[in-house]
Amino acid sequence: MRRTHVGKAKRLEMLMDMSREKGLKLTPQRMAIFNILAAADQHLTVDDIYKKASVEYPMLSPATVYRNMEQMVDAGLLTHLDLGGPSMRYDTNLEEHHHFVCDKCGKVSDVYLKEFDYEVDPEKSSLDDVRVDSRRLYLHGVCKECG
Amino acid sequence: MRRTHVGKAKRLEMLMDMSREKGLKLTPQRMAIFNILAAADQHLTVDDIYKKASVEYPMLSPATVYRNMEQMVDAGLLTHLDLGGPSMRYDTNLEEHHHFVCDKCGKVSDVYLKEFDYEVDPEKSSLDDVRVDSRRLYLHGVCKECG
DNA sequence: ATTACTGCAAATCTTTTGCAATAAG
DNA sequence: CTTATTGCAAAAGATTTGCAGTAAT
Repeated sequence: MRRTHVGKAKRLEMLMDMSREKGLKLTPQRMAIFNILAAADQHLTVDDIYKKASVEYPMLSPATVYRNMEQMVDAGLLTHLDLGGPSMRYDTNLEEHHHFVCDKCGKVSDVYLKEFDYEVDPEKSSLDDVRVDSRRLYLHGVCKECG
Repeated sequence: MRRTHVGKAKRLEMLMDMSREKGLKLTPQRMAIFNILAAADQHLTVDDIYKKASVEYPMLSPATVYRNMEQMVDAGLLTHLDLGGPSMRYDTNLEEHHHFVCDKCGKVSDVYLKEFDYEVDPEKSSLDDVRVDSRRLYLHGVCKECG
């Protein structure tokens, strides 16, 4: 079950390329994080990444991971994915997509839509003069395993 | 600009009725919170509520507000509304609705839909055998004031 | 009388920040 | 050489918890 339709090597390459473009230096710490992100098939927290990276890189500081993740968000390499839990998760999938969240186990899967239409009820909503830049759909429910 | 189409007095009554049904006792602290929630036209944080309630009720403890909010979520009087900020917000609007979030100022408005259709792409999504219970749409953009 | 609820203070958890030392380009 | 980056340790902010006393039903 892949989260994206781009291979691991390709994802690593994309992260490195985008870093160079943005002037982010390729430190060993950053590379360790990139490798974990490229290989991950879920939406990781800072602590997930820190724990994984610490195995190979024991002197790594959590602050470094926090700083790196925010830099990457600023640089457009990944996006925040706030799922309501105590810790922020990050999403490396830059394709347009949405999410399914299992309310029992918390697992999240990516959802791609063929079709997506909605019409706002202007009587009940006050959306005059707002500019909508993006639409994020969250499907909540129960997954196969928890079913 | 109202957030819901039910009056303040009615909302207070609903909160009190639901509390009785669920066996939640009507303490002065809880009533103070109910009054604030019923009058609010935005999605408040615990700290918002604590500050407002403290004016009339200076001995109130933040822990009491935290505990009350979670009890109310468990009892179905309100829902979590996690908008990515550092603190949890709460939504007292029990009608089916969605949200617009201004990415500049963070303001949130309720969105009601007339029509809502989507079709999942089964080739790219792995949603086999999941049960979808609810759908939450978040429109992100820039509001009138920030625009 | 029972049981839920409260305030307080301490603890926990996530994230941020200041700073001096280090390393990438 | 220049500037970003790092580790560390301290700080900040949100939330939870233990407990003994109190109050709603």
